[in-house]
Amino acid sequence: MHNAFTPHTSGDLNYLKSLNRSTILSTVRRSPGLSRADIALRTGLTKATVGSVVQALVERGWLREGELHSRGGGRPGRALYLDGERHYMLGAEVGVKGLRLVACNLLGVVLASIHQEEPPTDPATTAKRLAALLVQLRQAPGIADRRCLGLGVAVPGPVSPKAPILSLAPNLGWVDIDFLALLREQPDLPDGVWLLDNEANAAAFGEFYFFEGVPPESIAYISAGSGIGCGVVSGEHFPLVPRGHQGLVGEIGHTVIQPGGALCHCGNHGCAETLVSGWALREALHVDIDASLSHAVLTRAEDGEVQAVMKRAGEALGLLMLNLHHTLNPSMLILGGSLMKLGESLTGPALAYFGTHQNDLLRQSQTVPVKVIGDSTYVAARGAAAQVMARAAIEV
Amino acid sequence: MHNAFTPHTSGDLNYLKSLNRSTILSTVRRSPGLSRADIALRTGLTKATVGSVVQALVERGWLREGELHSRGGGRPGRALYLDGERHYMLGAEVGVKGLRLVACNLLGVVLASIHQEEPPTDPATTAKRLAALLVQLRQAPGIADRRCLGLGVAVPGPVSPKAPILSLAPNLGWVDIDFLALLREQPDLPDGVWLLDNEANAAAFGEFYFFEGVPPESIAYISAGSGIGCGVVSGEHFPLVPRGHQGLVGEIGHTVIQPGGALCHCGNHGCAETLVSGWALREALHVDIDASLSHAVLTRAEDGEVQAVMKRAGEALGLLMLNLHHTLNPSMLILGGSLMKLGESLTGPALAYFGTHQNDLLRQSQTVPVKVIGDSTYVAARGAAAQVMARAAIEV
DNA sequence: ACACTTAGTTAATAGCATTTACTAACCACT
DNA sequence: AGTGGTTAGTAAATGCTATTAACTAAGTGT
Repeated sequence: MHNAFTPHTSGDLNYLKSLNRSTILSTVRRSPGLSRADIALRTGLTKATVGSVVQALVERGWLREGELHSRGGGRPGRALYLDGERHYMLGAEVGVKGLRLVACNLLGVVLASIHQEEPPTDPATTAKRLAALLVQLRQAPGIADRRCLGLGVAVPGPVSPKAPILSLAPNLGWVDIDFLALLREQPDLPDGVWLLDNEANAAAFGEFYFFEGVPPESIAYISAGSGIGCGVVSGEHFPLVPRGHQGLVGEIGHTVIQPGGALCHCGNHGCAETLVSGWALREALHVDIDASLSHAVLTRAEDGEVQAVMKRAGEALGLLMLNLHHTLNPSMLILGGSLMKLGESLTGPALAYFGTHQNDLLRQSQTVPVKVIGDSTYVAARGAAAQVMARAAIEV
Repeated sequence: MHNAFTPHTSGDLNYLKSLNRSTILSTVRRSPGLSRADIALRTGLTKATVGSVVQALVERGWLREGELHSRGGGRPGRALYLDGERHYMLGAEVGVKGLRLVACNLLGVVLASIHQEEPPTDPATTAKRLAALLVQLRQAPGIADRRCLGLGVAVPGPVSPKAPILSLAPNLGWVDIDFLALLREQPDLPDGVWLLDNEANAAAFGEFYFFEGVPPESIAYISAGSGIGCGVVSGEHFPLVPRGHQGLVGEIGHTVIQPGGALCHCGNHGCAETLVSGWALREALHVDIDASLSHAVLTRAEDGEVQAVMKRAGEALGLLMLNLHHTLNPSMLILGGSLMKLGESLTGPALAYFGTHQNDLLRQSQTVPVKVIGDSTYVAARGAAAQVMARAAIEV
């Protein structure tokens, strides 16, 4: 059971308890500072139930009591917050360009991180390398005395929905890798929940789970890097990431948006990745594989050819966003991935295209909010950690 | 609460009970003839729980006991089946071309149907017309003595996920219609569950819920008619239809697959509907709005121009199927809608394109099975009835 | 000082699934 | 025919859960 939320089908009393515990936790996560009475009101649970569950969660270090807030007459309620002091989750991303690791607390705050810019080689060696870094990370100040809830790993390719196995990582040349099994062979790693997920899914989950501000109803996170993928999340108390039959949900890089267009490495013509992706841009701009794409683009920003290429890529991204809106209809779009370092030159045309071509299917013409994450170095790693927390909250 | 399954967030003991009841019912639905012991084994519930729930379901007319089946030594189990004799659900489709109504039993068998080929006018008049037909349908032989579980209505446009309201039906000129409220004003309609859903969603749900044969893990139902839409369903015991923020999930007709292509009525260029839809084909083939499109196509099948148009449309459909596969990744695709009456001339190129362009993203190159429904007259109406059953099963 | 209001806890209660022990029904072998 | 073995299903008790109802706690306003 590798997903954060594989919905239970049948239930005993234990299940009911964990359901309510998770609900209460997520209510506090989404609205910090609520009192027990507020929670009871919002969830429909009784004061007694909320009281006993909260008590257990405070004792176990998931929740902490805060200040009193009096609202008019009556006894003031005691504010409740997620306790950021007693637990942490490990999250790691095995990226095409290197390894990223974070340890973060229940609030999503990154307590420590490691970023090692060196491409993975084979799976076993990479597992060994990652394990060593994890051990190092766990020794960071202020972490050692906390309890570890588990480890989430994000990988650059589809993960089978049936088992935590990386089906394919085209940019690493890996096929059907049981990466967690390789990790388990390494010494000194923590117990707890272990999860494996696709990079875009993990990132999407994290951005949804730890969203700052009014939580959106659902999001689609577009990860534009070497390739282009997308993760979708929705669900108030139990955020769900649809994965599909083979874990291909959101593989929008290979949706065809220009029939008869350029040849993609997948064999088809006119895939989105032929227009907007790291390798497509490198090719179009004659940037070497080792050179920095963003450096090249930003220094040659005035160059007419560069502008044309970026406009074309940006508009392709905008078109992808539109198609996504009409297929998955999230309430918010988030743009991330290494390509976002290219800044306005890419996001400008994308947002312009998306804004001007949003059709008036529904009169209300609500524009879909778009959030751009400029530096998404640790987004996927933190998202993997978020999935660990969500899963651990069910078990406690 | 208009969806068949709005997931509960917090639970009392009642919820637990209905969860298990639904699980047991869906186990029998998907595998008719199981014994109590089989169900206990599959669901993880204990024999005692299954026994008591089954007893209640038999008493209420949801399940019936069948033959004994002995497997080797030991007392033989008693086969269980959904009881097709004691209940029925009403399903109706308000289509662009007319009204379709069905009454079907718990097995999905259509007990009676009415098809009135006359386009709807305004919402109130249509509600009145539909209500009269519903009254008529309920008087059909073999129906009057059953209990009605409720009524589901399918409409040709997106339904708000927040409330059972038809947001927009472009082909009817209806905007923000509370159709169920209009229906409720009519006399002699049954109590029970009342639901409203988009036509493609309802059809998808029905095809999934009452699937004949080994049930697929998830399906996408592409509805190609005047416009082109799509419904998605997945979930073993609790089939879920994602609707998205505004109920636009699956509005693939307005995904752009030919940038700079023909102008769509939505204002954009190159939408899928400009290539494959009833009105696009009529335009391309100069078929009058009142004339039969399928008649024109089938009689002029040898015509080179017709073949070219159909090939282009079919390939666009195939491309849509591919993009859907990479975005939603269902384990099965179902093609339906009035356009399927055009037969091979459309599905031929579509299936050929889909088959030859399926890329080898995952080595296993499992081809996605495609099922074509030639006559989908009552598919949406029956699907709406299926949603009623699913909802009623939770409450019983 | 008092009534009033809201927050939160406690003890009793009802409902659920489970456990354990039982009965029911069939097979195979003697 | 009889007996032991095996599986299906039921019944009574047990333990856990959330709810109800009654309570205490802690503030405000008059």
